[in-house]
Order: sequence, then C-alpha cells, then structure tokens
Amino acid sequence: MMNGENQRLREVLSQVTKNYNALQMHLLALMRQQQNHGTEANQQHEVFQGKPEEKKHEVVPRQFLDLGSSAETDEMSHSSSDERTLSASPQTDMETASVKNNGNQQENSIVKDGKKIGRENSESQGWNSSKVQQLNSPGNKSLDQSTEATMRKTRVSVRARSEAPMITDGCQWRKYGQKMAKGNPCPRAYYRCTMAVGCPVRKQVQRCADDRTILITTYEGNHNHPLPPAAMSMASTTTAAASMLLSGSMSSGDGLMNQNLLTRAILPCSSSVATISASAPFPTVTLDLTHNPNPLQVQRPPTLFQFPFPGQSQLFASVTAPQLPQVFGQTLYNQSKFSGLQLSHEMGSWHLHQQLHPEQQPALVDTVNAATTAITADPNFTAALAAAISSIIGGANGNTTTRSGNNTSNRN
DNA sequence: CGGATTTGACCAGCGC
DNA sequence: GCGCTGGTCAAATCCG
Ligand SMILES: [Zn+2]
Repeated sequence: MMNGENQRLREVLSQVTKNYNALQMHLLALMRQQQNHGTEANQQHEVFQGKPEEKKHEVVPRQFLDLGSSAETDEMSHSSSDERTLSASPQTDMETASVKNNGNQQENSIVKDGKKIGRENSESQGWNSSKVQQLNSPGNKSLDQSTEATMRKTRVSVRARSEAPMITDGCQWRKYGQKMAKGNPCPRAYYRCTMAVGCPVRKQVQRCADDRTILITTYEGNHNHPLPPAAMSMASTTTAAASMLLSGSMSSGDGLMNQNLLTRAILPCSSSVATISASAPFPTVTLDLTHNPNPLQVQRPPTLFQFPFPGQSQLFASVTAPQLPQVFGQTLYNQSKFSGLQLSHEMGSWHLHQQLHPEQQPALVDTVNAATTAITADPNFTAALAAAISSIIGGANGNTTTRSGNNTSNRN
C-alpha cells in the first residue's frame, strides 16, 4: 500500500537531498577557497573555553544545545542584564523577550531538597527557547511551546500542556519523564522517539544553568526508521554549511582540519564534524566531533576524522586524538568520541546540538556539556560564533545574512 | 475515546 | 548500609 509509494518518495527525496548536498558542498568548497586566504577563527578559541561544570555522565549519544533567547519564568527572570538581551526577536513570538538568563540559583535552594521539585520547577521554568522549527517546518512545538506555554500560563493561562509530539529534528517525541538536575534550577525532560514503534532513540533536554537561554538536548541511540525529509534536508544542509564554516572560521590554522571536516561533513547526518548551514532561514552551525570507532552506526568512514594535531580544537574536538588538549577549552580530555555538536540560530535563538554515540564515554560527554555550557554561557562566544557564522553564511549564501546584527539574533 | 503530558513513585548506580 | 542522583514507569490528567 502506501508503503511502496512512501518508499519511492523517500528515495526520490533522498536523491534530491543528495544532489542538493553535492551542490552545496561544491559551493562551500568554492567559498572556502575564497575564505581560506584569510580569516581566522580565533574567536572560537576563546569561546570555547569554559569551564566544566556539570554533569557527570550522561549517556547520551547526541546532544543538542539550544541557546534561545527566551527567557523564562516569571520569577526567575530576574536575571540580570546582560548584554545579550535578547530580545528581539522576531518571530518567536512567544519567547518574547523575556529576557535573559541568569539568575538561576535561587531555584536551587528550592530544589535543594531533592526530588520533588519537579513540579514547581516545571511550572516555573519552562523551557523556552525556540527551537529548530524552521528546519522542520511546522510542527514542532512542544518543548518550547510547553515552556512557553508554561511560562505564560502563569500569567495567561494558555495551555500548559504541550501537545503533540514535537518534531524538533524531524522526529516525533513523547515525553516520558522530567527530573531536576542537581545543579540547575531547570528540570531535564526525557523524550522518546515515537516515529517508529521500536525506535530506541531517546532524548533529553535541559537548560543550562548558567544561561537559561541555552537548551541542551541530548540524543541517545539511533533511529531505526527513516527520518523525515525535513530532518534529512536539514541535516544535510547543515552539514554542508558547516563545512563552509569550518573552512572559514575554523581555521585554526591548519587547513587540514578543514579538509577533514569537509569530508566529514559530507557524510550524512551521522557524523560530521562541524557544519554550518546557511540554507535554512537561519544560520546553523554544526560542530561535530566525531568519534571514533563506533560501529553502531554504520557507515561512517572511520578514517576521516582523525586529527593528528593536538591543538586543534576549536570546535571540534577531535576525535581521535589522544591528546587533545583542549577542545573546547579544556575540557575534552579524553578522546572523545563525541560525535557532533551543532549550533544553529534561528530567528532569535541559538541552538547547539551535540551528538554522541552510545559508546561514548561519559566523561566526554561531560566535557562536551561543559564546553557547551561554557560556550553558550559566554556571550562572547556566542557573539563570536554568530558573527563567524553569519559572515560565512552571508558570504556563502547571501541570503540569510545573518550577521550579528541582522537577524537580531543574538545580538549584541 | 485515544493519545500525549504531567508528575510522583520506583529503581539502579555511585560515593562515602 | 545510607543517602544522593539520574533515569524510567505509570497512574492521573488533559486535550482534541
Ligand atoms: Zn526514531
């Protein structure tokens, strides 16, 4: 029945995607050449430095971090001011500008006891932030929405529940739990993929304690079903874009990396190192640190990645490198198996995604998290990154143009 | 009425 | 063994 048709469509889509990617890569390559000459990406260095804080092990195979501009809860909101005030943004209506981040600690107190906090927090903190919707298109809402909703609910009482499954990354997710994380005021939500029956993929979303604007999403497992086109396209785009990015900004000085990255970028969503995508309405940057050896997945060329140099760091941790001194600053000490990190910015918010493979070591993850956290927390980073991205993107596509100022985004 | 979310309970791993 | 954390379950609830 429909299956056949479906299959067919899928194939077609796949093909299209492929073509698209190829073109994009090509474009990127060209761009890269241009950019190569100069450009530096130092910003990134700094940016990455952060300090690790949190968590110890998570299991997660992949993570997403979202930096949103939104803010939060009423009470919590006090935050301070920062430069980044969010604002503005355009479309995310809901987010509103609430603003800011920070100020979380108090909640801790509340929470300190342990479990129970759940509800309070939950209500108060919702997750806001925007998400990736654009990519996927309509449909995602839940997390954010809920958040928003929640937030609002206090005031307005809009619907508190989120409804349907969200499609953040093109998949549908059902929430099966929420818990408070020790150090942050914000609860962590657990979702399971519902696109396919047996899909083992789970994801957890959490807001960064330092910056509530940041959302970290961790994915665990691989989907056992085909991803929706939207997701695919996004992924590919992202990947492609990323490559550009890498080349341009990342440059840490070595071209090697870039190349590696590129290569990697090409790979389908699974593992790429860093990618930026310009195609979407908003710029997206993806960083992938891929890992090494992991069979789980399948096709990924193992060799691609290895960065021999210790110093590279920047966005990608290099995966295999035994001694990566610092990948994001300091943190990645282990060889990470980090699979990916992605940062995207949509109209007003930033998202950072990370992917890890199941086998990854927790420490790594940790690192990653820390790094992300740090990154996200650090305004400079954001700004820098954004800028870099934008420039790249702008150059590349031209369409989005997102420079720091343009989109509003982050702002500065 | 079916499906999704909420949320407290339950359980497993870890450190002391 | 105890307490703490993190993750999952499942009953209750909500919503379309
Ligand atoms: Zn799935």
